[in-house]
Amino acid sequence: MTPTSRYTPSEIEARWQSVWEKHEIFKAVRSADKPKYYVLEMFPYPSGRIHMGHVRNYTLGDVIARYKLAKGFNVLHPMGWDSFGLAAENAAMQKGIHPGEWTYQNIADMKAQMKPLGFSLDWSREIATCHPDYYQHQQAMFIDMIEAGLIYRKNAIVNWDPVDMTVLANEQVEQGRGWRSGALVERRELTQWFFKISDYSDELLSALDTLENWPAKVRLMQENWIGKSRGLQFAFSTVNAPDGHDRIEVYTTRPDTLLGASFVGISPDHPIAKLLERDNAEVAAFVAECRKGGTTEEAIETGEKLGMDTGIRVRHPFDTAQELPVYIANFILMDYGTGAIFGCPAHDQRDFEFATKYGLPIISTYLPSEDAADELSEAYVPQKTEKVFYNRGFAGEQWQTGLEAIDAAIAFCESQGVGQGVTKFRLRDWGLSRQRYWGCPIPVVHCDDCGVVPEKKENLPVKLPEDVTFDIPGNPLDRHTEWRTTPCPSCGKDALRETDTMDTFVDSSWYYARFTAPHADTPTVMEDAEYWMNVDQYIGGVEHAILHLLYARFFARAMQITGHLPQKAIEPFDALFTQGMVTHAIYKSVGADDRPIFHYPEEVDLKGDKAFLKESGAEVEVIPSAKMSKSKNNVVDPLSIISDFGADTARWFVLSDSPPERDVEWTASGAEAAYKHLNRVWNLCERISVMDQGRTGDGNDDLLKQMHKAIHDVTMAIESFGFNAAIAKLYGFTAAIHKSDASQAVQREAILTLAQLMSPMTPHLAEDIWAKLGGESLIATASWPVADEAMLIDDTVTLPIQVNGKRRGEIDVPADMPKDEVEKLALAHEAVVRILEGGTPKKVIVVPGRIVNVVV
RNA sequence: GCGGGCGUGGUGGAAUGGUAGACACACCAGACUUAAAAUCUGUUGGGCGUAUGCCCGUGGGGGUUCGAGUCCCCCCGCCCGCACCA
Repeated sequence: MTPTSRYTPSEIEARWQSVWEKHEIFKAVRSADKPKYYVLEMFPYPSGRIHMGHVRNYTLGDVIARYKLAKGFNVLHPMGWDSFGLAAENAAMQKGIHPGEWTYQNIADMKAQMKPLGFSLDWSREIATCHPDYYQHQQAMFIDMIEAGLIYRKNAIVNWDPVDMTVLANEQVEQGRGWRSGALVERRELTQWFFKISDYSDELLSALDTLENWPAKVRLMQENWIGKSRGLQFAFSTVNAPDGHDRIEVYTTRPDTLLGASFVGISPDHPIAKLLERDNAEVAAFVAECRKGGTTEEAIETGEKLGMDTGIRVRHPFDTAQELPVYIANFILMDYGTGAIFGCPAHDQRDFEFATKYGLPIISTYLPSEDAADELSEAYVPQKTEKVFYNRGFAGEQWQTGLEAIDAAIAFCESQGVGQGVTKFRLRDWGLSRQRYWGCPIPVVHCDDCGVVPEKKENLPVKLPEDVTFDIPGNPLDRHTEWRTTPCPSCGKDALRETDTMDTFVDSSWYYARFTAPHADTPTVMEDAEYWMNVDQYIGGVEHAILHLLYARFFARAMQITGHLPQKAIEPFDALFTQGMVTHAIYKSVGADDRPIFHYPEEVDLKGDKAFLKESGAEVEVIPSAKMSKSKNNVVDPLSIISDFGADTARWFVLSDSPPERDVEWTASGAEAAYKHLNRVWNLCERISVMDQGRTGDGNDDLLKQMHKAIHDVTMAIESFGFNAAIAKLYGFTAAIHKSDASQAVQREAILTLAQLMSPMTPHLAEDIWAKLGGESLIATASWPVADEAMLIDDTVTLPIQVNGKRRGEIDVPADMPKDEVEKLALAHEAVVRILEGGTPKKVIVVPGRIVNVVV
C-alpha cells in the first residue's frame, strides 16, 4: 500500500501552531469552577540561542502541561526571561552594543527559536526581568523589606571577583573562584546590602521536611548548606592578654572533649590578632601570610596548618591551674562560630597535625575500650553515635555515645556556669549588592544629612540610564553624575543614588509569583496569587539545587511577611523535578602538534561504534557521551534538528531514550529512529483513513483490549515521570495497530486513542491525525482517555511454573481459577511430574495471576 | 574527609520481592529492487554434540525468603554535592 501523502512536519507543525494561537488554547484565565495546575520550567537566560538542554526542559514541562490540560485542569504554563546579568555587559564591551539592545534582540531571537517547538505556553504572560515593568516591583518590595527589617546594610569582608569587578555571595564562590569568571576570589571590606536569610536558617531547614515531592538529594544539599550544629559556647579567662580581652569566647560541637584541650586557636581576623598585628611586626607578617593564602586553591590542597604562639595564655575552666597557649592559626575562620576554638588533638585530625607540629600535648578523653593504649599515633575520631569509653569524661556515664556525652557535657557546663548550649548555622546572610550596570538598581539615596534613605514608591521605577558606555572598567553608573544626582526623598536636598545593583538571583527569586499577575501595577495581586500559587510542578537543572531554590524559598517568606504572597505560598514549589543533561559523543583526533582536534558530529560517518572522517576516511576516537560543549564541538543545534525532522521528532527523542532525571545521550541514529517511527504512525493513519468504512475484520476485541491497556500504562507512566516507559508502551501499541486486522471502526478508534496518548509528546502529529480521522474539535482540548477497567482483565493468564524458584514451564489458566485448581494443574505439569518422580512437594505457592512455585 | 547516588546484553535502558533483558539503537539474515536508498519481515545475553532439554548470568562476597536486579551486611568501581565548619 502506498501512502497517498507524506509526513511533512514543517507543514503540519506550523499549521497547528497557528490554530492553537488563534484559539488561545493555552491562555490561562482564572476560573473558580476548575482546579488549577501551575507548571513551570526554570526560565532561561537569553543568551540568544536555544540548546538541547532547553528543548528537554521545556518538553518535559510541556508533556505535563498538555496532560493536565487534557485531565481537565486549568493550566498555567508561562515563560519569561532571566534577562539581567553580566553577559550583556561583556557583549557591550566587546561589540559596543548597549546591554539592553543586545538582551532584547536575544529575547526576540530565542523566542523565535522556541516557537517552532510548539510548547503550550501562555505567551501573554511573558515577562523579562530587565524590563522596568518587572524590576520596578522588585524595587517596591525591596523598600518594603527594608522596612520589615529583612534587609540591612553592613560593612563586611566580601568575596571580590577581580575579573568581573564585583562582589560575590558565598554561594557563588566555587573552590575559591568566581562561579562565572573562574577568577581567584579576593577579600575586600565594603559596605553592602544583605538579606537576613540567616534569621530563617532554622525555618528553611525544618520546612525541608514538608517538601515531600522534592528530590531527596536536593533537600539534603540544602540541609548541608544550611549546616545546623549544636554545641557549647563558653569563655576562657586569659592571662597576660591585651586590655579589654580578659576572656576569649569559643564555640565547640564537642564539649565532651574539653578535658583534652591543649591549646586555644584564634583566627587571623580575630580582634585579638588584629590588635597584636598593630604593634607586633612578627604577628603582622604572619597574619598577612594567612590572609594571602586563605582562599587560594593551593592552600586548600596542601592544607598546611600554620600557627603562631601569641604568648597569651588562658586558664582551663575546670582546672584553673592548667594554662593553655593561645595560637593564631590559619585554619580558623572568623565568620564561623566565634572565630576561636580550643584544640583537642586526640580527637581531631587537624588539631592532631597542629599539635604534632608545635609540640603540644595530646590528651585523650575517650578510648575505643577500657584497656586501649592512651598513646595515639593519629587522632581517634569515631562516629558520634558510637559508644566509647570516657577516660577523661566529666559528665554522664563512662561508656556512652558521643551524642550522649555532648548533651551531658552541655548540661553540666551550664549548671557550672561555664557557657551555654548554642545552635549555630553555616548559612550566612545573602549579600545582594553588585557593582554592575545591567541589574536592578537598588532604590535608595545617600543624603549627607539624612543618611541612607529609601526612594519614595511614587518615584519608582528607578530606571537604568540608557546613555552609558563601557569603555572604562567598572560600573558606568558610578560616573553618571546626572543619573546619580537626585533629591533626597526625605529632605529634598541634592543627594546621590546608590549605584550598586541587585544580584540577579533576586530577579529569579520571585518571577514565579509575578507570573500569576504579570501585568499588575503591584508586584502581585492577592486573589491571583491565592488562586494560582503554588507552582504544582517545577522543572529545572539540579545545578540550581542550592542557590536559586534556597533564595526563592527565602523570598517567598519575605514576600509573605511584606504582604505580597499569601501564607499558602510560603513554600512556593510543591513538587520539584531535576532533569538530566543532554549529552553527546565527542569525536577526537590528534593534530600534527599533538593537540587534540574535536570534530563536529556532521563531519564524521558512523559505522557501528566506530567513527570516520567524511573528508579523509580516517578513523577518529569516539569519547562517549559528555555534556554538550562548544569547546568540544559536540553540540547538536535544535534548529537543524527541527528543520531536518521537525519539532515532534526532537521532542519524542529527548523523552524516549532515558528516564528524565538521568542524562540522555543525543545520537543521530536515535533521532532518525524517532523520525521513522513518527512516519510509521503517519502512514498508519493514512492506511486507516482510506480504508473501507464497512470493513468488519478480525480481532476487534483484542485490539480494543490492547488499547485500554495502553491507556492505562501510558497514563501511569506519565503520572510517574516515566516518559521513556510511556514511549515504549506507545511503540508497542503502534505495532499492535499495525499488525491488527480489526474493523475500520475499531482501527480508527485505536489510532485516535494512540494520537491522544502521544499528544503531550508529539502534539502536532497527534492533532493532524485527530483532524484527518474526524476527531471532535482539537486534540489539545480533548479529554484524556480513560481505560475501561473491565477491558484490562484478561480471561486467561499464562502462569510460569517454578520448581524451587527455577522456571520449568508454564500453564494457561482462566484468570479467576481458584488456587487449589491452579495447584492441581501445576502439579500435573509434565516438568513438575518429572522432577517430583512420584514424591510429594513440601509446599506449593500459588500467587494468583502471577506465578506458581513448587518446593520439593 | 563527610553526605548522597549509581553499577543489568555490543549501546541507551525495562522489570508493585514473582518468567531478567520490555522498548529502542546497533549488528546479522531475508523480502522488494538491475542496484542502492527507503520500506517491510525475522534473529541476536553466554555456554552445552544443537534441544519442546539443561547449565551459567543483573560489579564481587555473604545473608533473609518458597522466590532477590529489587530487601539486609561487607567489599570494589564510577558519578555528584559539600568541605580547613571548631
